[in-house]
Amino acid sequence: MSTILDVCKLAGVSKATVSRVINGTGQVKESTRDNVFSAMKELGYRPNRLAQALATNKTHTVGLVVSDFDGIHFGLLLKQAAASAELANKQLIVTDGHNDPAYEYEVILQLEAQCDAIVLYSRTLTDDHIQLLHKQLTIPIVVINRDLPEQLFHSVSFQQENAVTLMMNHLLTNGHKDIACITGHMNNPTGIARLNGYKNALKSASIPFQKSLLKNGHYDMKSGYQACQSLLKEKSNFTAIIAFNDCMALGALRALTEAGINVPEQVSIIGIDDDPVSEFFTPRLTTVKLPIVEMTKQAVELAITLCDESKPTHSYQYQGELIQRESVMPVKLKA
Amino acid sequence: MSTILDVCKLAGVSKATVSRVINGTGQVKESTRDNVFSAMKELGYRPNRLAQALATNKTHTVGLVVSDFDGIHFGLLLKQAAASAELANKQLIVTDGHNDPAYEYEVILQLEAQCDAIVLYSRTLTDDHIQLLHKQLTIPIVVINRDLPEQLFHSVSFQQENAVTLMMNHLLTNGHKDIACITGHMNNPTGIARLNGYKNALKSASIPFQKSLLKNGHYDMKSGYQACQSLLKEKSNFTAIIAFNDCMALGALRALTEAGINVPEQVSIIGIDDDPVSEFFTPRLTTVKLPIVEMTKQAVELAITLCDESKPTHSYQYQGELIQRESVMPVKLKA
DNA sequence: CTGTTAGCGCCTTCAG
DNA sequence: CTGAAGGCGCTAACAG
Repeated sequence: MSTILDVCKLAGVSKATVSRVINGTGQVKESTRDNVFSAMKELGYRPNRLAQALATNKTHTVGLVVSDFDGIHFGLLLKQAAASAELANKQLIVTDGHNDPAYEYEVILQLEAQCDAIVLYSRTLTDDHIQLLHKQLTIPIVVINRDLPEQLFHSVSFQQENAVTLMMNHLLTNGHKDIACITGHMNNPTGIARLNGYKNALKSASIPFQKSLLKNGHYDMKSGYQACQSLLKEKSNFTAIIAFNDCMALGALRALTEAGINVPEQVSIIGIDDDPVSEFFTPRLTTVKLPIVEMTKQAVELAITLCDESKPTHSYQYQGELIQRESVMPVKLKA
Repeated sequence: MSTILDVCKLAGVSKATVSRVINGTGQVKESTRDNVFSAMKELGYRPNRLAQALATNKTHTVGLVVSDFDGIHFGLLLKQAAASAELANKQLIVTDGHNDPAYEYEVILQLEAQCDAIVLYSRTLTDDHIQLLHKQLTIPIVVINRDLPEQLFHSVSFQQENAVTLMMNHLLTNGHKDIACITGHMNNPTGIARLNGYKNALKSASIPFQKSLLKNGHYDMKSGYQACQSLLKEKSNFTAIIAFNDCMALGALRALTEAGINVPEQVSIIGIDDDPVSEFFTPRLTTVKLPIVEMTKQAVELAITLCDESKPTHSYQYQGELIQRESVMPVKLKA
């Protein structure tokens, strides 16, 4: 790997001049610029970004931290983040926190010297942790999926409870009253908000909440499958299932299918996310779209803006949207 | 962000001493070490990794480059890579090449100063490009999924053709002769090797290759769906479909289901990957497992080893394994 | 227009 | 056991 000095020698100029042509700063005579360029090309020279960063205190990279590399919206999120970053000519450095809050916290602090801004999509850190981070960090941080009443940091959030309300209303409108619910982890704001959505919708419809219809899942297909099986084993009475994401809804669908129960004729199912796979199952899954791509775009673009200029903290809010497909139908009246 | 100088002042020692306690090198009196530590803690000091890297020419990070963030095995690969890296106390920096060979090439070169080793999972770069890279790079590179006859670089590969042979034999054993094939991109070694597997299996069974039974896909569900629809529209005669990955197989399954064709009673389907979603479809998809997790582990661990010591290039080979589920059954004789 | 001179934050001989 | 000094590769005033 050749350095700037090699270029200097070959082109017969000083470091300053080479630096000028690298960065397009200052005035350089065209002939010497050409000289420098050809020297660079001949050597296959590439400026060392670490050295550049150290000298300028600018890394031109944004850090993306997720709690886990198999999180729910992981793929779409990364893809969009990469696209947005490249568009702005920024490097993207991606890290996961192994689902461990302490580790994740440390990772973010470590990143401080390596990025100009951070985008965080955490499901392990508490709101308090995030606030602490925000104060401690000298670089801006944009938080996805956290929605604090006071706007203490930049955030891009999704109205979780409202999304569940949408789902419930769709079911209620179709005459369902016995609605089972497969939740996600209940140790973070997302799970809690969604559960509130479920309970409040029930309350609004004057339907008593039944603990036996509530099952815990972990956002993956298998846990949706298992949750549904336990619902079945307990012979609970339900005409519909709402799951806190599409994967679990799909897992439940599988369990129902195995048990010889028809969806949606006998039981309706609705999920949330609009996962790309959802429309390839039979029946095609009805769901509420979570605009993760748009949210990611917003977050990364905001982070990139914040690399160069500061802005007052603001919360960008997104909402769900019902996508009607084939897994929900009006409840059949019992004979 | 405090620097080493701040610690020096607070602890009343020189940079050298602080550096020693940071790195645990050299001898430091216990009392002064404690002093330094408490100064660091008080300041919330964290060594600047960029500066460390510049000074030592060691980054303690390995770079992972994939062609695209929605590549096939993307999630599992990242998750395992992150786990392996953390285990070895290395940072992982992940980048994608936006499916553009030139961009990807450039990205890798750029990474040279930022990592101690690179793991590459490319589907856009040619073997020649990779060789060129290997020669140009001063850091080691481990290539996943390329298998050159001569071992010109470190690689972890999968016997693509053999995997397809497994799939075909399973179908042939079940009496299928009219076997449609949904391929992936044909501009890279993987696609070519797999197609060879298909054609050679046909030849071994003395079944003529029919161009009309061959459809191109792009490894996603939608393209599998479309390929199957076009097969159907052309009224091709087939009793089985082999797809070059599970996603496309699942897309084809959907197309068949929509057309009122029973799987596997009327048409058998087999995929490759053993994608986690495959066993949640109905029928559960028969497939050949591609051990991407094991391969990734091998590749990253190798890369980490190469950070500190050089080794002669070697190719680690992996094979597929048939996973029989429910989407294949013996062909029915025509009435 | 170009070169000289200091750093960026850290590590690492080499003396003491 | 500790400090002073130089350097990693690059940028950024400041002269000229």
